[in-house]
This record gives sequence, C-alpha cells and structure tokens, in this order.
Amino acid sequence: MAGRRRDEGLVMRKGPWMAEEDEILMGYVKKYGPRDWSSIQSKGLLPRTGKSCRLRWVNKLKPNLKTGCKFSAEEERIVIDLQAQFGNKWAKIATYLPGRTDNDVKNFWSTRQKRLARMLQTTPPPKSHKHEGKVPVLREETAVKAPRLNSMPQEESSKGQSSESSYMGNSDIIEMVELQDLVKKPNSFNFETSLPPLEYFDVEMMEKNPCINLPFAQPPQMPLDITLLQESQGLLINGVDNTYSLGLFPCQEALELDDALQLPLGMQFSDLDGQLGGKQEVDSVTNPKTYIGDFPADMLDYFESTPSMLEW
DNA sequence: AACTCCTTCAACCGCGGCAGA
DNA sequence: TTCTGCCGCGGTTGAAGGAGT
Repeated sequence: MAGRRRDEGLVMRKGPWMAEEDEILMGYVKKYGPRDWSSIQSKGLLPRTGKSCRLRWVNKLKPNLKTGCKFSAEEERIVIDLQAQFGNKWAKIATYLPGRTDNDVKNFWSTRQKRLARMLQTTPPPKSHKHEGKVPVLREETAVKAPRLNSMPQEESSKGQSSESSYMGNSDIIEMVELQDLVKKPNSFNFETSLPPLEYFDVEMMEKNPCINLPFAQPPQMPLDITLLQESQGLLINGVDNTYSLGLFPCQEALELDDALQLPLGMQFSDLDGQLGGKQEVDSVTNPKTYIGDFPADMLDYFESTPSMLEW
C-alpha cells in the first residue's frame, strides 16, 4: 500500500520501503551521518519525509540490530524491570537492550500485554486433574521487594515515575493487591489498578498451565497456601518467576525453592515439571550442566555488546 | 484446500520538546 | 518573547503470514 501524498508541493511516498530506497538512505547516512533527516527530502534524494527516513534507519537499517530475533529471557526480564521503573519510556528502555529499538520493545510489550489480557479473560478451567481446586498461586500478603537492576543509573532511579507505572516508585516496593479481593470480584477487576502488575505473571508457563498462575479464572476452593520467603521474593524478580526460568533452574535452587514456596499438599517444586510440558524442563532442572546451554543464544549478545557500540 | 481468526511487526500519525531566527 | 521547523517519542494502524478449523 505504498501510497503517496502531497507534502509541501512534493509527492511523498508512503508505505513499505524498497531496496533501492534503503540503499539511497544508507548512502546518505554513510556520507552525512544519521542527522538532518529533512535534508534528504529537501535535496530530493528520496520522496520520503525526514521522519520516515529516520524511522527506517533507526528501526531497520542501523547496524547491529537484532531484527527477526525473538526477545531472550534475559531481555524480557530487563524490559519488565525497566518498564516497571520508567513506565512506557520505550526509547529509554531500548538503550539498555543492545540491538533493540524502541519500536521492538514497544511491540514486544504490547504483544505480551495482549497475551496476558487474553489469558486472564479466557483461560478455561483445568480438566480433570489430581490437584484440582488446589491451585498453587502466590499469596500477596506482603509487598514484594523489587530490586533494581544493578546497572541502573542512579540519576534515573531518583527521578519521578511515569504516570502508569508508579508501583515501583521511590519506595522500591511493589504493592501487590490482596489475592482474596481478586477472587471475590473476578469480573470487576481493573487492569490498571487491581491486578498485580501483569508483567509479573509468567506468560509462557501460564499458557502451558492455565491453572498454575490464574487464581481468578477459577476461584480456588481451598485456602491458598503459598507464601514467599524474602529470599525467594528476590529470586522472583531476578529470574525464578520469570519466563523460562523454571526450566533453567539448577537443581540446588530447585530444591531450595521447594522449601521456599511451601507448595500445598506435599507437592514439590519438581512436581511442576509435568505441568511444565515435559522432559526438557525436568532435565534442565535436575542437570546443572544443561543450565547455561538452555539460554537462548542471543541472550549472550547482551553481555558481548554495549550501547556505545551502537552509537555513532 | 479454503476460510477465518490471530499474531507480529513495519510504518504512520500526532504531539511535545528544543533550538534557532 | 514569539514563531517556526526539526527531531524524537509513544500510540495506533494495517498488511502479511501463521495457526486453527
């Protein structure tokens, strides 16, 4: 749908970029650097607005972009942490993710939010199951401490927060809502105010096992009885409760987690393996040697490059 | 195979901030 | 001080492709 429009007397092209246009734009940036975008238009090099050229460069042509590469677990964790801290400041968040653009982060986040919202609305009740009605969920009796990323600039963390994500605020504390309240009012909760931050749900695990993390889709019939020790609350943010993390755990942590989580009815952390979809997770948990190898390859890129590499 | 629905992502739009005239 | 133009950001849209039926 490469439409055209009149812009200041010139016919401006819109829509998908052609390879020739990319080449011209690359040539311009190579010669003049990524600036003065409007002069590309005024010089008649491309029938595109300066904005469009800049966007194309930033999102697709810039070197070292991880285009077409899914977000790794580590990147996902970083986005979650930073979104909690900065709110929807995608450009700022993207600076912590080498090779990712604000558009990438934004799209990733909205996709994730949609998935979460969908699951929270449509999760079917679990079929016949030996733990039916005894759903392990987190009970938010205490506020969960949310540690900051070590790399967080102090100057940033002392600043005011974005409007919609103030729960990390200056107190450094996420105030989780009382689960009982959610259970009482399954149809009246408000995404903005009533739920624990959506990003703290383990999306992948929830997709595989709707019964595990969704107390409100089907109110449990037994008193909920999982508490988090302070140590595991820290782990919760640092990886244990994050996507993929249950499958990435070395065995020692897994054993400790059994104790920390106080799973109901004699259930052990390792019992979750079956619910997590199979042997691969079991191996990952019980065999520390597979621990590192299970990380997505591109996660390591995070440690290999720095934001400065992307700067001109 | 055909159709529908869903997900992903590239690209556009509108707005606000900033700098220079 | 005001105006103007440019840049960057966040929100939104729509096409393309995949998944499901």
